[in-house]
Amino acid sequence: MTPNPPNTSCLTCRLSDLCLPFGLQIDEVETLEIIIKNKRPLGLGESLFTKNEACISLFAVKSGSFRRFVMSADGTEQTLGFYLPGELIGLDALFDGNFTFSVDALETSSVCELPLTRLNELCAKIPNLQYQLTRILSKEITTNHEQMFLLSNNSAKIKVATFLLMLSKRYGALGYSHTHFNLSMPRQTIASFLGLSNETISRQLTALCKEDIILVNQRAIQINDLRLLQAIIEPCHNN
Amino acid sequence: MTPNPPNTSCLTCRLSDLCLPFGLQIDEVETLEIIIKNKRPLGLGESLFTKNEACISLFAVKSGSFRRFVMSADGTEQTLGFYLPGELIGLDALFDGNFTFSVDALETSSVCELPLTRLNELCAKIPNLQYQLTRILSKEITTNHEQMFLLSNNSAKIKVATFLLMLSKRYGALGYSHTHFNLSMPRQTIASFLGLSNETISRQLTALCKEDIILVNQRAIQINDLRLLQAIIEPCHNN
DNA sequence: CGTTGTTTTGACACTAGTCAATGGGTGTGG
DNA sequence: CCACACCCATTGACTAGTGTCAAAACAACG
Repeated sequence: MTPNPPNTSCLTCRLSDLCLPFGLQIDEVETLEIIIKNKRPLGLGESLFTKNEACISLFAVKSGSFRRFVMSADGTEQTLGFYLPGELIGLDALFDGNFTFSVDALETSSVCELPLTRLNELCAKIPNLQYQLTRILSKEITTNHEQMFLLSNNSAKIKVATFLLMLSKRYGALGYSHTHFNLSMPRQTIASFLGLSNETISRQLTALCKEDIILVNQRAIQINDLRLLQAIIEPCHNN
Repeated sequence: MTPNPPNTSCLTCRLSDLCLPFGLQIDEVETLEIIIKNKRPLGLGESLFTKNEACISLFAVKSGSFRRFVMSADGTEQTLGFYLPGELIGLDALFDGNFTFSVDALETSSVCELPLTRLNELCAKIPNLQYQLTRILSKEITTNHEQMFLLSNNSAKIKVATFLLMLSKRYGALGYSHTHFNLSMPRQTIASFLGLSNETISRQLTALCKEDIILVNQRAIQINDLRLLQAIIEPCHNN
């Protein structure tokens, strides 16, 4: 039941409403398309770029998924976020031209490459494009705040429930099922993202299974009762 | 030993290098200045705006300090960040025109008000201004990532030490002492920001005092040994 | 000088981390 | 096709670090 795969042309790409072309006129999209370079697909664990590297291009996820992370002093990797199709990677580098974290592929994945100098030229010419880029930057700030809110104050149960609901929502927005999906990352990566240990992730998932709220089989997640899952994170809602 | 107070004119304001005018020509700054409205100063606890309110203007902190927060379902306030002079408030609202959190003053404070429609007009005319706005947005994303990194994985001791060093650095950049400063917020607010209880903040501060690394007297902080403080957060450094 | 709010300190409970062992899948080579 | 190894996930036992609750000390203010 997957939607049509994304296309190499923005005009027919099913992700275009989530991505940079949103709000642009057809001729403007055509101009944007000219600067997009197609990279070969990346395999599991393959690096898109590493921290402190100079940013030549931004990337838009076309298919698959990516992980944003930094290395801690002790050599462990700290996951800071995930990128799903339609999302822009590398916005943090607009500040001084260097990436502030590393990104690698969680599965076989592909990206559209947007060379920065040409993107900047285009933004100067197409106000709608500049406007959309600003909107996407602003949205990322909001997403970050939500993540900070989650990390600050909540129990393992709420964190895990929120994580599942976040994926459900994002997959749903992409046209996939929001009750059946596969995690593209191991428990360890989820744990690192939520500030928990992988054992705790495991225990929380089995607890949710025993309550019949979800069904877990390895990486496969099935949400049986979306309402109950949302009820768990209720005390965490903010106004 | 405070520097000259910020001025109502950007051209003479000592914060202009941190703020929106950075990188602009003198005549461009003069054009920017025309749209800036001065608001009356806000007192302790006074609200600048609240979550979900429509964003009419962005704000630049001129003096004092502000707190970004949301209300949890149980009525407690969750602090998500602080704004010091020279920093821009409200960037999250560029996405859909509504603020995604509330901001109030931690002490008597003043802001420059930047009406959004006029700022957008100006950005279209002055590429350097648009560029600087993008840079500031991007920098905020990086700051958020650092905060997420801190919240995810670290002990109370590392969190508190990082918090003190963050303030030290930010005050230093403003031309104030980076070893002697006053906290403008109560323990409870620091606790909420770091995802800890106020008792834990208290205990960590007294522990640092007993090690002679800092000296605390209510809100007054004195850093005796910056090196030792940095050594505490060493394992938390990332590459 | 009393009232109020903030900070500190202590005692205790509990969540989640750590360490260790077990189980299950997947892939490779014989 | 099976045996083995490897990785990942699960489960259990124990522990450490924080949260919670309560009381006392302290500062600020009227």
